[in-house]
This record gives sequence, structure tokens and C-alpha cells, in this order.
Amino acid sequence: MSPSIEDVARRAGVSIATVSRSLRGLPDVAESTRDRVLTAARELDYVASPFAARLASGRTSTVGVVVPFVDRWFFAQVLGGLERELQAGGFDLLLYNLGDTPGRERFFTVMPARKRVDALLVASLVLTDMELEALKTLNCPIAMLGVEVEGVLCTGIDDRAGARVAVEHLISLGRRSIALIGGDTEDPMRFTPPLYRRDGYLQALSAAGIEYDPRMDELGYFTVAGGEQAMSTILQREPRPDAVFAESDEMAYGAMRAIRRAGLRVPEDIAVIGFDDHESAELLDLSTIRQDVSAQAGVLAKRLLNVLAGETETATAELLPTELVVRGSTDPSRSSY
Amino acid sequence: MSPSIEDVARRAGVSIATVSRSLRGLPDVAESTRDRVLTAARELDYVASPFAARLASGRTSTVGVVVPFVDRWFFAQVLGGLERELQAGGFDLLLYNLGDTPGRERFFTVMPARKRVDALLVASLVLTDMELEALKTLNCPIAMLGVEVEGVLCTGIDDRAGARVAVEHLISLGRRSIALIGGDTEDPMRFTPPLYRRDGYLQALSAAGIEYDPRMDELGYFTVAGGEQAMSTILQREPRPDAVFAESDEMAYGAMRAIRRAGLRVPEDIAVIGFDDHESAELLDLSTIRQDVSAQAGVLAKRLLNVLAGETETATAELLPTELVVRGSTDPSRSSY
DNA sequence: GTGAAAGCGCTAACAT
DNA sequence: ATGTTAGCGCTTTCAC
Repeated sequence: MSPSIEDVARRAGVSIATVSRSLRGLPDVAESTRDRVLTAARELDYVASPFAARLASGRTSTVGVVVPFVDRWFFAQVLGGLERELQAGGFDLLLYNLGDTPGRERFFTVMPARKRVDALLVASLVLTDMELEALKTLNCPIAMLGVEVEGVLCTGIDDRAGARVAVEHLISLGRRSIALIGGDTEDPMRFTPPLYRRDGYLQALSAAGIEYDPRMDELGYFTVAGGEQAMSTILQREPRPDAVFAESDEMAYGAMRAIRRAGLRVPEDIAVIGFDDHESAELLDLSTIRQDVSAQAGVLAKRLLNVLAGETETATAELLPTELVVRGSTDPSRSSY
Repeated sequence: MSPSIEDVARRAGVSIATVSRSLRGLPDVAESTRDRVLTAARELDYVASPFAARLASGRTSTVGVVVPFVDRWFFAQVLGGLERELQAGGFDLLLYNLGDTPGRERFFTVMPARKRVDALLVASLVLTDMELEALKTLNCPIAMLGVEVEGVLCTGIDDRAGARVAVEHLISLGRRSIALIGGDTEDPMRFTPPLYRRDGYLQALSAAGIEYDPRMDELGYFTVAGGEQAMSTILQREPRPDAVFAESDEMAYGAMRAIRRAGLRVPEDIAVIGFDDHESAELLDLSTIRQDVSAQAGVLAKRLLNVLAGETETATAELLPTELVVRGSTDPSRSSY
């Protein structure tokens, strides 16, 4: 067996309480005593049993992280940012990947995180009232990435402003006939980006005195294939747009493909801009709105740890900046080919 | 406070030992007794405290997962596959993301997984002897994805065979002058794919009676930029290849870019094939060797759980199949444009 | 088939 | 500043 706190106590010639205090850096321990304990612990290669500590203290030093899909770019970024902060704060990261709708239901009914976490971090999931209720029974702080909910810690970006900047960029290039490829605003999942990004698009148009044209507005469902489909549909109609704002890079990829298949050129005939600055955006020479997902996750984790440390948070939502990245899909002089 | 095992025992009119046995599905409990206990537990909405159970039993029901970078496609896939199996097996997944070299060192010296996991799963990391030694002090089963080590569970693919198939495909198209863009076989990290994939390339050439030409062989460092650089270098030399095998899709993207920038056409002038079937490979119309990373991870997790369940594994390494995916970068008739 | 009781290895309240 | 002690909520051995 590995050494227990008693072994350390014996070796250091103190009680187990003193060992506990010394090792956890609590006050009211004489410097010399602490040194003796630390030395003894090192010599024995002692590590406290986290489970015994958790049982005794009631704290788990663990944060549960809930993501809809780990294997998507966005959520992988999230996980990276979270892991860094949590590790640094001495917290374990327990991963819950919902995967699909049955998986999602299972999570919210079985509640596998019960009695295992000090806090829960939910990434970009818009929860139903029932789901939110379920989480609240965990009786622990909840933080959400990118989704504002009353009484819940939130970090994200200003999707509306980002979309506005994207469309303003197109307008500044002299484009006036700007299509929109977006997500379903009526989707029962109620992802927020489609709502806000569309809003920014409309704001930018109206600020430039351009009238919104429903013939230029198609659903791309946040996938490459959807974006391609949407663009094809738009291209079959009159008038032809001279630019497209896609609410995600994936949809923008699809749109570019549809445009080229139609024998048109990007950006000469139609300029394309996306949103996210996905890894492959540079590769495909796509102009876009960059957001630092990992940073958002990091900030959120840090705030959550502060709350766990007892600090009272004032703000509930914190927004990080986005940045326009101009590439060849809107500006031919920047083209990498 | 949430109900404890005593509350359940009281309500069911049995002892806590019986509650424990009933809830865990152990034998030697009368059917009627078990029913009473299950009912009581349900009525109280009881869930056992995992930490108390772990402290008492010494088992953690947790598997530690070590990845070099969560935010890369490959490892995100791995995580998805692992989470599914572990969750299904009732195990918690504790995530350790190394991130960089200091992070790696920290992990292997601090050993944050100590006393927290029943087993460790390491994804595609070739460990130094010291690192392996460190892991062994955890005294628990170890499984590695894609890396064969004596006495360690392993699942992966046959990189050599995959590479051979890729190059054979190029040869079957009538190409004879086939360049290689790969990883550094001398890299101190000693990733295995560069070694094996290069080997497969050489085997295929030699089987076809084609002589290896070092002027056609450049390092691409498994990045897009590296692939582009390597291809440019090769294109500056004589003779010009009529095909390229890149050891990863990313490097293939870079190669395609370099080829087009040089005013040449893919695949007419130079056919390009990659490896992995990265998400964006289809988008970029890249022929490649598909591997199902998530399945590899799933299989490995399952095998690990079997070992934890006491079954003795016979085989140490298990290889999953790869598949040639032909797209427009080698076959113009399949081009999506 | 069921129960009593001794831990598991810590933390925290209280005493000194 | 340090020690004593009573839990934390289970599992497991050993009786019965």
C-alpha cells in the first residue's frame, strides 16, 4: 500500500491534523513544522487520497464539463481552454459528451454528474426549461459558454456585432446585394448564434440603407452541404447577389463550392465571408470573423473557479472581442493563389 | 443533505449491507428484498456517493485519458470514441491534456492521475523510457492508441499497409514518378506514423519496380505550411513528379496549394493523395486513406474495460482496417468541381 | 439471505 | 501552534 497520512505524521513526529494543515498550506503552522512535514511527505512520496479528502470535506475539486459533441472543432477548442484553467486551479475535469439526442436525454435524466462535481460547465447548449431544472437539482454553480441564462455565469462573444462587421466589410467593398446563409432561427434547440448573427446582418444592411431581400436569404443548417444547397438555391433566382455572408465558415465553404460550380468566381463575381475562423478558413482563403473559443472557455473557467473560491461575481455575462480577418474570398489582392 | 444509504436501509427495513448489495446487483439477495430496496432508493431519489464507495472499495471507476492536444482533429475523435465506451461501462473519464512540452513534463513528474484512476489510456504518444517508468508507478493497466509497447494494451491501424495502398493507387493511375512528403523519422518524439508510412511508400515503389529518388522526398512536418514548403522545394527540382503521397491530409493540402501556385493542375499534372480522411478532405476533394479514429478509440476502451473486469487479454496489439477513398485529387472524373 | 461492525484515509471542530 | 476525535458514506468480512 502507498503511505497514508499517518505514516507521514509518524515520520515528521506530529499529528495527522498538522500534516493535513501543512500539506494544504493552511495557516497556523510553524514554519519549521511545515518543513518537517513537507520533507517527510517527499521522502515517503506521499500523495493524499483525493477520495478520502472529498468524502471528509464534501468538496470534490472536480468540474463537470458538458459538450454536445467533442469531435467538432468548436468544442475541442472549448475543452482545450477549460482543461488548461481547471488543471491550473487544481480541479479535475470530468467529461460528459452528449453525442446525440438519446445521449442528451440520458444525461439529463440519469444525471451522472450527481455527487461528483463542485460545478458544471455547459458548452453552447441552449437548454430546455426542464433540462435547466434538472441541472439546478445538482445544487452547484453552473456556467454556460455562449448562452445567457438568468442566474448562470456566462462568457461568449457578441455575435451581433461580429455579424455586423462582416456585412459592413462586404459593403465597404462596394457590394450592395448581399445574401445571407444562416441557421434555423425556429429550431427547437434554439442555438443563439443564428438569431444574433442574422440580427447583425439586418442591422448592417439597414445602416447602409440597403433593403432586406428575402430571395437572398436561405437556410444552410450550419453544415457544408447545407451551405452549398442554400447557395445553389439563391443562384437560381434573380437577381444574383454580389456577396454572401454565411453565419459559419462551414456554410461559407459550401457556398464557395456552389459558386464555383456555377462557373462564377470568388470574389470577383461573388464575395464570401464566414464566421468563426475555423482552422481551415485560412487554407480555403476564406475571409471571416475570428473568435478565440479557447480564450472564452478559459475566461469562463477562471470565473467559475473564482465563484467556487467564494468570490461573489458581479457580472453574469462577459463578452470577448471578435476580429475581422480579410482573405482572398472577399479581397482578390489577398488571395493566396 | 441528500439521502444516505442509511435512509434507504431504514425505509426498506433492512441493513445498509443489504442495501449496498442490492443496489450493486450482487448475488445472495432475495428477489423480494432487492425490490423493496430498489423501491426505497427510487422513492428517496438516492444515488450512492461515488467517493465514499471509492474510499471503501479502493476502486475508482475512473479512467484517465492522456492526450497531447485536445484541440486537434485526431484527438478530438479519440476522445469521442473513448467517452462513449467509458460512459457505457460506468466509468468516469478524467481528461489530461498535455498541451506542450512543459505541460508534458509536468504531467510525468507531478503525476496528477495518482490515486485517481483505475487505468490510464494514452493517445498516440510515443513515451520515453522515463515516462513509461513513471506511468508504471501508477500500478494500473495502461492502454495506448496507435503505439505498440511491450506489456501495454494497444489498438491502432496498419500504417504501413495504408501507405502502400495509397501509393499503389497512384501507380495504378499510371504515375511512376511519385514524391513523398512526410514527417521527420528522426524526431525525438518518435511518432510512429512517419516511420511506418514511409516504409509503406518504399515497399509499394519497390514492388512496382520503381526506384526511390531522394530528390522526391521532403519533410512536411505534418502541417499544411510544411507540406506546401516541401512541395515547392520538390517542384524546383528536376524531374518533376507526376504524383505525391503525403503522409497526412494536412500536408496534402499544402502540397495542392503549392502545385496550383506553380500553375500546375491537380490531378492532371500531379496527382495528390493524403492520409487520414480528415473532415475537410472531402471538401478539398482530396483522395486519401481513411481511418476510423473514433472506432479505434472505442475498441481500445472496450478492451481496457475488459481487463479491468478481470478478463485476461491475449493479444496485446489489435489493428483496425483502413480504406482507400478516391476523390478528384487523383481521379479527375471524380472531381466535385 | 441478512446484519453487525470494522475500516477506507482523510477533514474539521474543538480542546489545549 | 498543535493534538484529539468524531465523522464523511460507503464496502467488506465475518457471524448468524
